Parts: sequence; C-alpha cells; structure tokens
Amino acid sequence: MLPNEKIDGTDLQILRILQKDAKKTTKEIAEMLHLTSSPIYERIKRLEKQKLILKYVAILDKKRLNIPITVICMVSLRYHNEGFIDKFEKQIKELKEVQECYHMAGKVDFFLKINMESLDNYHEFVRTKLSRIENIGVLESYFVLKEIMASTEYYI
Amino acid sequence: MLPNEKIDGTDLQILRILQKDAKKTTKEIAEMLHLTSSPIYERIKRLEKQKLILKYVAILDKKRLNIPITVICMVSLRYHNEGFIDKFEKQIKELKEVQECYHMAGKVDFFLKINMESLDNYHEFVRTKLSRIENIGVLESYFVLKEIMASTEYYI
DNA sequence: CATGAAACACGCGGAAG
DNA sequence: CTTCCGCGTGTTTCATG
Repeated sequence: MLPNEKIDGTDLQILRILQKDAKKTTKEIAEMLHLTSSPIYERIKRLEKQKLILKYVAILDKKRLNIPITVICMVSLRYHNEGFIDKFEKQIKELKEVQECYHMAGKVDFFLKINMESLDNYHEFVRTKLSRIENIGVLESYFVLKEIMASTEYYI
Repeated sequence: MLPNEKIDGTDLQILRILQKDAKKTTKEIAEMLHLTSSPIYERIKRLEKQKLILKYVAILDKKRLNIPITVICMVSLRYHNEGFIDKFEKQIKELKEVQECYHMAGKVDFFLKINMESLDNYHEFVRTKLSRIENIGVLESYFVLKEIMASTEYYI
C-alpha cells in the first residue's frame, strides 16, 4: 500500500500547515520554514501527486446552515453474508443526510453520522428512509449534545 | 444564534462547490453559475465574514501517513457533576491522538474518534493516557474495519 | 458587473550542497 | 543527483468606480 515515498520533515511541516489552513500561500509557508517559495511549491505539487494531499475543502458552519442536530447511529444487520453487507453499504451511500459511515468490528456492524435540521426531520428520516433498508437488525440513535472537538486534522 | 442572514440560492451553490473543492477559482465558479467573477468574489468574502465558511483545509490520506487504525471509543463517566464533565473535556482536548469528541445524550457520555499507527500504539495510548483520566466509568473501543463514507460535506 | 494594479502561482535554467 | 534559488510569464485576487 505505501512504499514510504520519502516524506521528510519539511514535507510534514507543510502538511501540518495545510491541514490547518489551506489558504496559506507558498510565500507564507516559505517564510515559516525559512525557505523560498519554489521548493515549497514543488513539494506541495509532489504531495498532491503522491495523493498524500487528497483534496482541499471549505469547512462550513452547520448551525448557521440550519442543520444543528447531529446523530450517531449504530446499526447491526440481521444477516452478514457478503451480499447483504455490500447491499447495505450501497443503500447507505444514497442517503445524502449520512455524512460518515464506518463498517465496524464487533457486535455493532455500522456507525453512521447523520446531520439534521430538527428532531422531527430525524424522525421522518428514520421512518421513511433508514428503517426501510432491509436487513437492519438493531438501530440505536445517540444524539450529540455538544461538539467538544471536531477536527479534520491528523496528529502528524 | 442565526438571524438567517439572507443566504440565497446562489450562495448555497457556491457553498456546495467550495465544500467539495476549495481550490476552485472565482472564475471557474462564475462559469458554472453563469455569472462573472466579481459577484462570486464578493459573495465568498461575505460568506467568510458571516462565518458560514469557517476555514479552508487540506484533507490528507491517513493510510499514506501511516495512521491506518481508526477507533471509535465510547466513554461513560462515573460522576456527572458540572465540574467533572468540564474537567474531562479539558483533559481530552490535550490528547493529540483524539480527532473528534462529542458529548452525547443517553447512557454513553462521550464518543471519541482516535487515529493510530497500530493496535500496539492504541494499547499503549489507552494504558498510559486515556485510562489515566480520572472519573472514567466505562470505556468501550470499536475498531473501524472500513470507511464506507467519510465526508466533510453537509447536504445543503 | 467591469477595470486595473498588486500579489500570487507556476515553470525553468542555474547554483549549491 | 537531489534540493533550493531567482527570475519571467500568465492567472488570480482584490479595491475602486
């Protein structure tokens, strides 16, 4: 998977900066690392090509967008054949309200993170979309009271 | 919290584009929306000022960075006074390996998302850092087998 | 929404370790 | 031979009208 593509300390520092603020210019980064723009530019292009940097995105404010409710939903399937699992994944991917979905080890099969405008909407979502997916055994909803930390950064 | 600051359809389209790809230029967005660069530029600046756009970040590849293990950790506290909860939050924020932390409603108090290089490291992390936080009652770890969806986008 | 000036991104030839 | 520097050109950003 990873033939350790020669990531040195400078690369790591660039990655640390960009995962905090992707709008930093090569010039600014260069000053922080006591280099000129050129090597920074070349390194960033290389990191993009190597797919260490996957993409650049804007992070929006959920609450100001009127989707203040976050639900963590734990799903266990009734049957666990390969076909059933693939089918479940496919159906989940079609639900736009689901932001994240992880296949887990253990007695719970899937964790979902779902964003909603209101509890009413969540009720409607579960009733008309989620619970209509066949093969769901157990479905447990946990509501987020407060986001203590919600970062996209990795500790590198 | 939100005096619905006059977000129209064009604003929403801009936000949809930027949360997929923050590197799109105002010119490119303008072409997509059949406008010129100037109004797009002004709208983006306004959305940033209104804090609908919180920040721009680079999304990195966890596996290529040698942190392939993701753990969802469910924590229940022993005591639930205000002071205990605040103290727990403060101590969690100091653990760099914890990427996300949510205070939950229900019998589980906190969900943590933790990234690790290996299971050995996770073992060490729990032994020397997590379990040393006082007041933890129950600590359950769930390991991610596969990321089905892992987006930073909201459905807007 | 158009315009122009300033800043930035990007590519290259060359220097330096 | 790899990494960095500095300059040149083309885009983009950003303030003004």
